[in-house]
Amino acid sequence: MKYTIGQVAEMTGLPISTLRYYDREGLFPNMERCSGIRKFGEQEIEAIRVIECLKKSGLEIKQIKRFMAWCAQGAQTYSMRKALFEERRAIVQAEIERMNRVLDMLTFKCWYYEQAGRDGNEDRLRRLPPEQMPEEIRRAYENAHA
Amino acid sequence: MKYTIGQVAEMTGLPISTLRYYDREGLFPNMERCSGIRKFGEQEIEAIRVIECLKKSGLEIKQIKRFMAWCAQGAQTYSMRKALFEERRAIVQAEIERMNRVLDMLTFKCWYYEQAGRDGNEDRLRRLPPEQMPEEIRRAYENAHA
DNA sequence: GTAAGACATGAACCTGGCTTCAGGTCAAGG
DNA sequence: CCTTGACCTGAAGCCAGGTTCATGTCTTAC
Repeated sequence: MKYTIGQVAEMTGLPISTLRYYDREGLFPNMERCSGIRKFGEQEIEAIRVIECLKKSGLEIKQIKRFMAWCAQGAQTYSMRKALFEERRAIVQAEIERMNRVLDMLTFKCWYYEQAGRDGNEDRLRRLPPEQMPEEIRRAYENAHA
Repeated sequence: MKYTIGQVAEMTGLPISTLRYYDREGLFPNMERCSGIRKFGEQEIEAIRVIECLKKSGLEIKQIKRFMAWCAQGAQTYSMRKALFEERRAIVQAEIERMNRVLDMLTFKCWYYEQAGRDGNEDRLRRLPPEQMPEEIRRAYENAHA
């Protein structure tokens, strides 16, 4: 089953301009064309999923292009592709940990301003040592400031 | 305790140019100066932590500036600050969920290329229905493609 | 046959978040 | 004194990742 760029934009939610940009950057090295018109196949649809995934892992377009070139080269690049995914997995794991610390900071701040609004000022809060904060908030505070 | 820009750069790991840029953008509305030289106090150090946190939550510098202006305005802005942190918390929570799906995709791909390398080709893998994948991998695969 | 709508292209433009540059002030040390 | 090093400024530059623009081609519908 082959799709036009408009259909793919519809399916994926990506703007047409972005899909063309990706193509320009070499992210679909095997894409067919029919008298100039791009024909997206299953391979390209899966490529889009992988692009989204690698982008969120922090990889740049140029390096995603390199990966797509590996895919086009066949079996001799399996180990490089595997190594790339392993690297990205470690990076994403670390990023999730950082995001959890951000979340704890935000949780703490939500509580803080809740209290400040109640008190009408920050005097009590400024003098409050972590030991006297509610259990859950102290945990968040300490994790966020670690 | 007051610090110079160089000390703060040292302490936080941020380049001096970035700290000056933040100042230029109005992120330290109350910072003191001593004959032109910036004097970073506890307030600014905490502001830097908050900036990092809000940036990772996806907030733009302009909006962080607006938040810092609220802080400078005192007690009447507590509820706006609280609302901002609540909004960012929800966004970060959603982002962590997305990152977990990215992680599952990466885990699946690691397994996939491990197998492909072993087999020497992708023939078996391409025909493999999710039900026959190892439990953990199937979970990752299904979560990633949901 | 002609107008609309989806597709195509290359080049220029935009945005956010820094970074670099050219040039200047000031305090301390040799 | 004069050099070094840390600070200052405004303006310009840079990069990634798209987006927009001016034009043009093809198909289909009236």
